[in-house]
Amino acid sequence: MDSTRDRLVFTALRLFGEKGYGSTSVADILREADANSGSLYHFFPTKQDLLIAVLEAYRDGIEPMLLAPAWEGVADPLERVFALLARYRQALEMTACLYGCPIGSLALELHEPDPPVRELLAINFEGWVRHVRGCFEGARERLPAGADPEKLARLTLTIMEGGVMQSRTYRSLDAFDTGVELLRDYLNRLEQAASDGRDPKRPSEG
Amino acid sequence: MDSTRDRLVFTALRLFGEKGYGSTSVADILREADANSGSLYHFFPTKQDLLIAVLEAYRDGIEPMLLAPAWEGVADPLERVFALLARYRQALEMTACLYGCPIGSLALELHEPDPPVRELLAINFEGWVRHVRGCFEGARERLPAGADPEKLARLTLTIMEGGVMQSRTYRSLDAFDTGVELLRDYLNRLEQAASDGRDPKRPSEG
DNA sequence: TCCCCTTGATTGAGCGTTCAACCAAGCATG
DNA sequence: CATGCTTGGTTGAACGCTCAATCAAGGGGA
Repeated sequence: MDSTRDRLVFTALRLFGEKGYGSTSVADILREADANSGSLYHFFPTKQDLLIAVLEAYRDGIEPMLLAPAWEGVADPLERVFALLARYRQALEMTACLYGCPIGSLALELHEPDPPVRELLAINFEGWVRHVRGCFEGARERLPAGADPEKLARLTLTIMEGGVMQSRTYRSLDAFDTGVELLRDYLNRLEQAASDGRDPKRPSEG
Repeated sequence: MDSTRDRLVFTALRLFGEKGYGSTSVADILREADANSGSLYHFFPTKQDLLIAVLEAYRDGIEPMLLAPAWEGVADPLERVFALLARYRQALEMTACLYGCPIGSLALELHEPDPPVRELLAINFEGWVRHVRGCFEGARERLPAGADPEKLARLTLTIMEGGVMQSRTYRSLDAFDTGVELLRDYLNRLEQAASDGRDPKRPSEG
């Protein structure tokens, strides 16, 4: 069914997420993927090239594997932001706060990653932000004119990653929940300001 | 002057921050601390026990090494929050976005740390939040009654950690700066709401 | 003498990686 | 049909090396 190559990539994807890159040995991957070292090194010159393939899989999976299920049946663009955050909360919850965002974990584990790896980590963040920015752009008329969708999306990622980090450390969802709660409060205040006319919705109006 | 033990701890502290725990070998530490393996294992049963000593050093250093210099000459409690964030920005800037918060890095590198390690990571976060909470408590009368100093401090840490993570990945301060900028906007709006009386300052007033 | 500390060679496990051999399917030639 | 070559993939033992950790021996102040 699955090709050996695919088995290796998705086993590595899972293990890198569970234990990190450094703590996952090639032998671990081979055992769980039921493959031999020769096969791995037939497809990937080094372990790092396997990591690159994993990061490419994440990049290509953002939309179909993460966003599509999270946003199914959620039309309101701002609610989509929180539906996505709820996905991460769910991941934490289901794993007793062990697994959070694998990209974030790799980003901090690999202190000085080789350029192609660092670039793919950045591309993954970038893709995430681009999609979430779309949500804020879809809610533009409800937000003050000065509110930058790009920056709001960036803040959302920042809060998600920071929250996951702490929740994993505390083994408690509190830190994550607090981040989401205050992000919601902030967005509510932005909406309120826009609708009150306190903060003009359009530059031309100010 | 410095005892061998201290040299080992502070060398390890530096190297763990620069390269991470897993990527720092005992041999690295011994070389840079100018010590021998026997000495290290005389004081610390395992490498992990050395990590614990490092985390204890961080814990004890938060106030004198981090906060005191950051807050010197800054009286306004809310400005202290941003003075602290500016410290982290400086660290990123001076290292070309390589080193951020060592606690955060360790927290994500060590996926399933042994209980004493995890606990010390949490204690370090906790100490940081406790001190920053003091800032928000000091500005209580300028904030709405519903604003929880603990949660605001938690959000500050969340944004700092998430921002550092991204800035390190992008090798650019943009993500960090955006987080700080929007936190400032949020706090401004809270202050505005409190002074407008839109959001009562005290529960008894509502 | 005793005890704390240091020395540094040594150990053995585990790591990423290599390699020669093997296999099955496809294809061309006779 | 048969034969032999090619291609793409698999096998798993073995390699060289680094790692954390050990230990017997020695040093020096009290």
